[in-house]
Amino acid sequence: MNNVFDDPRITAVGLLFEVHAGLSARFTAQLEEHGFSAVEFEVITRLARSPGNQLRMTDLAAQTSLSTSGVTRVVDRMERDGLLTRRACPNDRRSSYAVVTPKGMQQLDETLPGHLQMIEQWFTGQLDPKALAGLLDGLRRVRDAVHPCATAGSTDAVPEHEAATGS
Amino acid sequence: MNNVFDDPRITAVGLLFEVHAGLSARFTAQLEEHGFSAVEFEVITRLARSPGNQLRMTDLAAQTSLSTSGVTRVVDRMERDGLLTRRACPNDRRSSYAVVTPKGMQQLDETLPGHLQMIEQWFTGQLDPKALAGLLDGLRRVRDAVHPCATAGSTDAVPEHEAATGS
DNA sequence: GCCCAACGACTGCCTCAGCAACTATAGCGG
DNA sequence: CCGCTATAGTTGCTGAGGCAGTCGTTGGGC
Repeated sequence: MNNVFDDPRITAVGLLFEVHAGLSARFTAQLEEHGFSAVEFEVITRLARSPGNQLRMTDLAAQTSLSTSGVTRVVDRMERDGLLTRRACPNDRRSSYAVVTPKGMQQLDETLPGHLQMIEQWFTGQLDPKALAGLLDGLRRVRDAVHPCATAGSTDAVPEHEAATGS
Repeated sequence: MNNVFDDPRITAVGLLFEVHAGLSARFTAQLEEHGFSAVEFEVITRLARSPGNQLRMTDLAAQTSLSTSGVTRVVDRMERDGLLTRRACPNDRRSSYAVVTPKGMQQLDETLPGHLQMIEQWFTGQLDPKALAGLLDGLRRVRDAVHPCATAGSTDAVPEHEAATGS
């Protein structure tokens, strides 16, 4: 196997992708204990951190990994489950808001502490503060380079510039 | 927004996931120029680095992000496209090997240089060697913790213990 | 005020992938 | 040798999500 597949660049991406996959799996398991899929958690997180716990469908799509049609369907499901509601936009009748319901907020509140604990247990807690800071700094630099137009704006959201993918 | 969503743990995962998403998007774009989907590239890479350019279906599933039925269908498609062939296992008639065809090897060879270049451009090349080493070291420690039973074995594959996810 | 291009949301159709059920084979116990 | 269980691979069914097309709405040009 003394070939191209041992290239350090390959192992580097391999490492990054393995970490992502591993963390995703852990998080997904914990989220589903609380009735969320990964996408649903990302959606409700994005909404909950926005002013009024709401976002227009398009802005929600821009902030998540979904297309607008994907957002339509996720919101469909979550509305059916009572976690979200659609609300007409008063000054643009084309738009509609997705709003987190009290039930949605409650379910999110029940989920978050455990989620933070999972992050601590499997990710941030694995490294001493100095190493973690270095890791995050490296990631930040790669992120800035690869930036897929992150933190896409909404009407007036994105109060801070450090975007954080919920799940 | 002075709430839980500014927790440094949240921003840490957010960063990691954003980097993954960004790199995935770049890689996918380049791979599709050469006729590969991300999964197909992962599959053919895993095969090409294995002895005889082949693996049993089950072992292939273990090394990728796919279930066995998923592997069946990807191999179906790639066989239809002439990149892979199925070969019966001589000493176990339940098993079959997926083997890379010459056409598959050629297409892979045409793809790899550009792929390595993409990695360099968007990931490893963004950091000076010292910072990169630190980043990889941190990732490695998290990987070891979260280890989703990585580097699952095949008949006699996995000659080195540093697993590298292809795409 | 009218027209038309742009935009927001939704729907039809498609592909992909997982789960569970099924078939064929292997290997073990008696 | 017979049967029983485990394993390898495939297939039916399902849900998720993207693309492209549609419909209603908006806003700018005139």
